[in-house]
Formats: sequence, structure tokens, C-alpha cells
Amino acid sequence: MAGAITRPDDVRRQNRKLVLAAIRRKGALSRTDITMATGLSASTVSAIVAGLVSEGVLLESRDGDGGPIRRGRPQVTLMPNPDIARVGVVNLSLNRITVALVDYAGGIVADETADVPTRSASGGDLMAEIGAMLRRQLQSTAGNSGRLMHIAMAVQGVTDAAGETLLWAPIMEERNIGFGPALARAFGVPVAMANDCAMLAEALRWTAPERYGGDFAAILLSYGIGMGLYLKGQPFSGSRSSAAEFGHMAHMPHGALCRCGRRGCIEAYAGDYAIWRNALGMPDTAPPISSIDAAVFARLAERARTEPGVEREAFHIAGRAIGFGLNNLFSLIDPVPIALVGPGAKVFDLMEPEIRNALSGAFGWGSNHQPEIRCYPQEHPLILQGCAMTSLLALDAEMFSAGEGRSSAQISAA
Amino acid sequence: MAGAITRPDDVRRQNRKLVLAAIRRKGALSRTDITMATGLSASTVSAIVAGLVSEGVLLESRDGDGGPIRRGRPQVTLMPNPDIARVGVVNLSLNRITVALVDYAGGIVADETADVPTRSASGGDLMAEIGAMLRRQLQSTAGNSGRLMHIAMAVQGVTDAAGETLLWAPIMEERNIGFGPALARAFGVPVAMANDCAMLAEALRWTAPERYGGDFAAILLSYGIGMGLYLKGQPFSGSRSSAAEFGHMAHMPHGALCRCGRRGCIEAYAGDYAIWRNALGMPDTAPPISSIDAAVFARLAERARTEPGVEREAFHIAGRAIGFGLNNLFSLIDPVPIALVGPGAKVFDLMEPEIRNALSGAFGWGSNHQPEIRCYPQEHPLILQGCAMTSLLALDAEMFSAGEGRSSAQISAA
DNA sequence: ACTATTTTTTTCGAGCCTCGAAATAAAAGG
DNA sequence: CCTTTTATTTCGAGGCTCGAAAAAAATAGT
Repeated sequence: MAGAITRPDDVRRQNRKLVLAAIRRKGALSRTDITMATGLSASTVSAIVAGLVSEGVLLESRDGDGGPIRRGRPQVTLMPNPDIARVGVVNLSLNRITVALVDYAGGIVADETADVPTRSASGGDLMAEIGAMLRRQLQSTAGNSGRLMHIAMAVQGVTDAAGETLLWAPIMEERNIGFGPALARAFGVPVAMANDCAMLAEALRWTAPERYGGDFAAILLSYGIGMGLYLKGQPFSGSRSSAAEFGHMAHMPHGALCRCGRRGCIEAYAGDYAIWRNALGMPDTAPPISSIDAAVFARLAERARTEPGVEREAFHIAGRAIGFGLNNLFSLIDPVPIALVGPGAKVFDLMEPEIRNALSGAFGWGSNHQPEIRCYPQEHPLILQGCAMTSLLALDAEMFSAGEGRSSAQISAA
Repeated sequence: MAGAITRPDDVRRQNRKLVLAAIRRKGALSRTDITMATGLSASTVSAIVAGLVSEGVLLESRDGDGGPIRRGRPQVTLMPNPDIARVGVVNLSLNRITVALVDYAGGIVADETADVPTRSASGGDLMAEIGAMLRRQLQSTAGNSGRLMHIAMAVQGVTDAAGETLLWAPIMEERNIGFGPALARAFGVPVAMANDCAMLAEALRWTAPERYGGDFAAILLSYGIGMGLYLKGQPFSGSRSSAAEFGHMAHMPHGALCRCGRRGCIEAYAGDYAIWRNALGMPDTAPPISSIDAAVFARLAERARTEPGVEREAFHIAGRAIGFGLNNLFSLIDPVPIALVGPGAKVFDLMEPEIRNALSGAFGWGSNHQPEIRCYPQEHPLILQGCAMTSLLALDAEMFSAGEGRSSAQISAA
């Protein structure tokens, strides 16, 4: 409530951020374009851009790239200077680590995926592997671009609100792993860690702002069920943990056994292991299996499509659970567009009728709950993109908006 | 994402708001106190306060009120000028309209409650009654204070996100009633309409900031079940409606009949009519009765306390439903302190064990869901207070923070 | 009574920032 | 080579906050 006080310098910082955001959205903009996009006066834009160029944050490009030849002084295009900084991107999911290096302009400098048995690995093991991968990439690409200035990490699990500690993850035994501080110490840069679904949401918002520019939910259906929420233009998170644990809302009291240890969670009906369990006619208290081969799962879906039976019913049960959860979610936050991401999106056709059915009961006030649902089967590219955006926006906001003082001194271009 | 641009004037506006907020929190402050409370420099505070005093927003009081006699130039106390404006406060609940007039310092100028059969009334009827009550109060207190400048209205029902239209209310048949625009037209002032639970939350936050200064939920257990949420220092609302419909989360698929027309809502197990239904051994599809006498309900609770039986079981069922809802809520937003408000708070002892029980299943990441729960049996004073705060803060922010231009011209002090 | 001390508040100049208007730069057209 | 057009920079005005110094207004002490 108190709020921070405002000083004249804050005005400049705020407007610098505005300029950088506009350029990042469009990729490249002239000063005139920035004037129109931000509403700032031409003189102010001129001053701000001059500062950013002299600090090396932006690059001027005089060659009009393909625009129609017009009379008058040609516009000078401004774009992020790729070599001013790099950011590290890490995605930790079941038995798989992906590390990438992205330059300040968003270009991928390096990209590597390693298979690692996460279930049996300790936090230290994973930390060492991630550190080694990132260090290798930094070395192999040294000299041709700026120094590492930020790391964003996506994990399949519950993180604390500060984005430092992985509190619990279905993909491994150990708990309370401080990946954030560890990475920060190892590489001397700020680290943002978040649930992979939060990164998903960030990426979707970025790639399809016309659809996901407002409120929406990204639901990841893979090994477990997660959700990333954007509300009022802000990523939603709990006060202590990353929260938004859609998959662990209670569907059935004393119901099926969930991997989180409780019973009756939505995930215990709609997670891949749950569908597997039901499709094989196992009791719903059977312990969740740890990993399901994609091809095997695809065959299961195929059988469910071709003939009625226990397999098809398993998908229906999953659909009902998801629909139930969406229904409750929508009771709390109003219906929003939904993005279904990951392997589960490939079998959406098998679940959609039950999902829609669960949502069909209209409230007295008539707001129909039927939302727009879109499917995105490939989650990994989106997660990485979300991490990259998170890091780059953090750089825009924290580092380069601060002005002359620190940044230009810290940055050493090659 | 785009965000508004910032100009030097915005700095002054922001800091004026800061000063006003500090004074409203403490009631009366000297310039030195403001300096410490806001972090602004003494010179800036001096300039801002001079403006506010010359506009008549603040009043200087030279008589040191009881403070220990100290050396040095005595502090001049600044407080809101009660006569600079008044705000109207309206609470519409089942068969009851309360209207009050509050001055800019928060003092109650007039207060009146009328019994009106809301179920059979039309929106126009209610609007006419509210208008008449408010107009009467304005006339009877004319001359001794400022003109009406804002109205806040709390309703037991679902409103749109803009705070203009009552979309649906359990207390009446008609839907989509535009109380907001109607009041605004009738009195020529901005109107903020919201769910009564949102106002509740506002009041609690105000009266006990040490407990409710952060995230918390206020749950109103009366004729229906509502919730007001504060998250990250912001009142939570949906994108289209007021949302946060805790009472209409789905507890049991195809379960008990709810007053909203659907089945299995939490309210259909924990609303007063649901408890009544269960305590009398009626089927849970029996139509909800429209109103329950407080004394009768109290006798019911007394019997449940003294002897086991169907009455006690009815309260247990209610507790389970509420606990179930809290469990799901906490899956989405992390556990937060809970304020139980209204008649239902009087029977909390009968429900608490089942509520706690439903919350006892810990997640894998160990965050225990047991929240701090406090009871506030009297909802009406809190709702009115919340309305008053809403209006006064709106005045602070919108009108007086704008500076010289408009406000001083519009205000006519008696 | 009068001066010294203490505390609060105001005044003043420096340093930011944004903006509009005017000036300058850099192209195509004729 | 001059005119027109469009983009960008320069310049002065007007705000705002801040620190330092000055002024105000009381008590304490002699």
C-alpha cells in the first residue's frame, strides 16, 4: 500500500523501458516508429535512443531493409545489439536437460539437450551437469558476443515465489533444491527460476499476443499436469510458491492415488500415468509409473480412437477431470482462453467432449463457460522461448533501463 | 504491456497520492511525520502539502493534541478536511437496504436502513428507494458539509468487472441491473459497485492491516457464500465479472441443488438453506428456501451443539464443503489467512473440525494448508466501512491527486 | 526579560526530465 | 541544382525532487 516514491529519474527509467519494450515487440523500429508506438515526443525518443545507442544497447542500421522507397530523409532502424549480452536458458524436465545460449537480440547462439536420469539424480548432480553444459557453450562461443548477464530456468515442479528454490518436483526425489542461488553463484548473474508452465505462458503471450495478450491459461499435459496463468497482464503466482497447481486441485475425495502422495487430485485422473492405469484396467490406487514411452502412449490413443473399450473410457475420465478443474478455475477467475500444451494436446480429440460437457452447466448469470481451447503438442520449444523472453525482458527492465552508471561499465563487448 | 508513458507531472500526482494515503492511514500527521512515512524530502512534502491545503483538501491544526511538550517549533497537524466532500455508501442485501453518508474525513454524517422485499422488487424499485434515501440524507444534512462526489455500492451478487452492472443476485429475480450508471446519472458522480465480499475484504484490510495487509480471503457465510480476495496488495477480480465465486465451485458432480440453478456447488452444502435442508432431513434436491430467521437458525445450531444427530451432521457436511473449497483455492493461490464473516461465523465451532480435516492432506512439497481462520459475525458494519474506504480512496486517487485544475474549481464548500 | 537551543517548516538553486517549435539532415522529384 | 518531403536533433520553457541554508516558533536557562 505504501508504494515507492517517485523521482524525476524514475520517469526516464520508465520511458526507457517503454522504448525497449516497443523495440523488442517489433524487432526493429525507427525513431519515428518509436514515437508513434510509445506516445512519447520525438525529442524525448531522440534523447533516450541516443543514450541507449551510446551504451551499446541498441544498434543503428542505415540500410532501409526493403521498405518502399519514399521521399524524404530515410529512417534509421534501431534494433537490439545482439553482442551486448547473452542469457542462459535452462529447461529441466523428466530425464532431460536442455541448455541454450541466447543473444540480446533473441538469436540462439548455442543449444544442447542431454538425457539424464533425473529420478535417480541428486540436485547436486543436476546442478553440475547444467553448469558444465552452460560453461561448455560459453567457451565454445566465446569472443563473438557479450558476456552472460542473466539465466532463466524452467523446471517441472513447484518453486518458491522468489524463483530461487525448487520445492518439489515429480521428476526427482530430492526436495528444496536451491538451483537459483547455485547458478547465480556459479556464473555471477541473476537467475530467474520458474515452473515450466509459467515459461510456457510467457512464450505464448509473446508469439500470439492477439490471442494471449489478455488473460489466459496454459495447461501442460505431460508427465503431470501444470498450469501457467496470466491475469491482468501479469503472470500469476502464489504468495509463497509458484502455485497455480491446477493438477492438484481435489477432484474426488479419497479418490485415485496421485503422484504427489495425496488422493483424488485431477492429475490422478488426467496425468499420463493415470490414463495408463485406467486403460490397463488397474486399480486407481496403483502406484503411478514413472515414465511412459511416447510411442506406446500413441498406440493407446489409436486404439481408443478406433474402438470403444477401457482405453477410450480412460481418456473420457481424463477429460472429465480436466473439465471439472476448468470449471472450478473459471468459478474463481472467469472463463479465459485455454492453451493445451504437450503430449496431452495430441489426444485432445479423445477428451474434448467430456471437457466441454463438464463446462456446459451455465451459471445463473449466464456467462457460458465454454472457452476457446487451442492445442500445442510441442512443449519444449515453447518453454525455451519463454525462458529466453523472461531473461531478455529482465535484462531490459533491470539492467539497461537503469541508465549510464552501471551497465556501460559492466559490459565488455568481446 | 504497452503501459502508459510517464511525464514529469505524473511524478507529482504519484507523490500527492502517497501523501494522502499516509494521512488517511494515520488520520492526522505533521509534515515531518509525512516526510518519514513517505520517504519524500521535507521540501517536497512542504510543496505538496501547501498545494493540498490551498485546495482545501487538507486542514491545518495548530493545537498539539496531547503530545508530550517538547522543545522546538511545534508540529502542525494535517488532516483530511471533512467538509471538502461527501461520499454515498449503499449496501444492498437480502430484504435490506442501507444507505449512509460519509464525509471526507471518514465521519458518518447520516445512516439509514430500510427493509425492502428484494425478492419481489424490480431493479427500478430498488433504484428508486436507494435514490430517495440518499437524496433525503443529502437534504437533511445540507449546508454543513461538502457536496457528494462519489458513491460506493455493495451488492450481494455478481457484478461485471467494470463495477457498473449487477449481473445476477440471489436476492432478486431480475438480472443485469445497471445500478452503477443509474446512480451516476441520478447524482452526477462516479459510482463504484462491487460484490459485498470485495467491500468486506477492503474493510478488513483497513481495520487490521497487520493481519490482512498481505494476501488474504474474506468469506461471507450468510444467505449464500461469497468471497473477497486480496492478492499481492490488490483486490482480486475476474476479467469480465467480479468472479471469485467461491460458493459456486463444484463440490460434487450432480450433487445437491444450488440456488444458482446448477448442482453440486459448495453453497449447496454450506449455505444456510443447505444446512437447513440437511438438518430437516430433506432431500438435497429440495428447492432452496428463500430466507431463514436468525433465531430459528440459532436454535438449530444449539441443538447441534448439545446432541448428536442430523442437525450436527448438517453442519459437518457444510464444513466438509467449505474445507474442500479452501483446499482447491489453496491449490491455486497458496494458503492465505481466512476471515469468516457473517452468520456462518457464529457456527464456526460446529464446522471447524471438518474444515481442518479437509485441509489436512499435505502436498508433497510440504506446505501445510492449515491457515489462520478468524471469525467476524457482524458483516454489515464491515461492508459499509469497506464501501466508505473504497469511495474515499477513489476520491484521494482520482480527484485530489489530479492537482489544482479541476478539483478546486468544482468544490464548493457549503 | 533575554538569549541559547531545539525542532519544524520554508526558501532557493542545481540537476533531471518531457515537450513543442524551430532548425538541421538526408533523401527523391523535377 | 533547386524544391519538396520526411526524419531527427537542438533549444528553451516549465515541472519536479532534493540538499543546504534560512526562517519560524517553541522551550530552557540565566
